[in-house]
Amino acid sequence: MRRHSCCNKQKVKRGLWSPEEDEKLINYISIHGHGSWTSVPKLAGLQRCGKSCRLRWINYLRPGLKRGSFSPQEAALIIELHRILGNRWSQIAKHLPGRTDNEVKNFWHTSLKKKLKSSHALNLPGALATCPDIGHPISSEDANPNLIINSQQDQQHHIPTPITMLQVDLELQHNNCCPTMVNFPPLIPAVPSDSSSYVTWSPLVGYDHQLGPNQHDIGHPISSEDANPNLIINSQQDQQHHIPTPITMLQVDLELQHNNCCPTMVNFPPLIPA
DNA sequence: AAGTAGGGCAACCGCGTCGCC
DNA sequence: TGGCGACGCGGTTGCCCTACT
Repeated sequence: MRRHSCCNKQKVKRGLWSPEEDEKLINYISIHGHGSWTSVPKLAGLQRCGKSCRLRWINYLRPGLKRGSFSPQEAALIIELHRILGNRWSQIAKHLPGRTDNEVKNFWHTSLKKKLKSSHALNLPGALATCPDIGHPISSEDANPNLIINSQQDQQHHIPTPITMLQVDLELQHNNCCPTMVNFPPLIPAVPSDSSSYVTWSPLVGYDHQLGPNQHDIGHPISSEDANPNLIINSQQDQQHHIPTPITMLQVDLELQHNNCCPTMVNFPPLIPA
């Protein structure tokens, strides 16, 4: 098999990184920054190629990485973002502070995909089963005109536009006592006139997602730094269409278990009437 | 206790894109 | 404008651990 160009030039070590190598890389980057990755291994005294150093740093050594298993709200967010973005793991990972694209990708392939498939097989209402097109973004027929794609590349990839509002405030997770709000639309094709008959979509099986009729739109818009530039959400359209305020909502109250903190909300506004 | 299968995850590979010359 | 190198990304591989037989 052909070796990558940057690895041809010198005899490079491959495979798992030793603690000594990690330490060398950390020490070098913490002092000098990575600069050009191709020069990092030489300057840091490592028998690795630049790509390997970059990967190790980004996926494992970089400060601020969140280790450990994914929380239910993170899983819910990944599922929904995957519906929107498809296998664009780097884009998905940007909405998950402390997570890398590799981590998200592995989690999807090892855990979420499996759960989604099993739920789909069981045809569980209001559960993971309602996520169609596992492994693929939803089709353009399901597109929601409220979501504007401003990248030509995205248009070429037929990025679906299913949502009226995606509000993620994950920055608040860094504070000890603030809710994490994730507003997703219900993944149903039509909205009945009777708001009481809304189908609740929940990516997580077994959580209480029945909330009061006035609990809606309580999330916070994502910051410009964290926002996916490809997603422009037109939340005004809800008002223009006089969408009834009762919102299907998934309330995940797991933060309380961990730190006696505020509940985490995953909030699904209704679809825009066709 | 030994062998095997499966899952999880770190790391590698190849390709596309971008910037520089 | 074309070539080249660097970087970033997604797909894939392979190792290690654990559960099962």
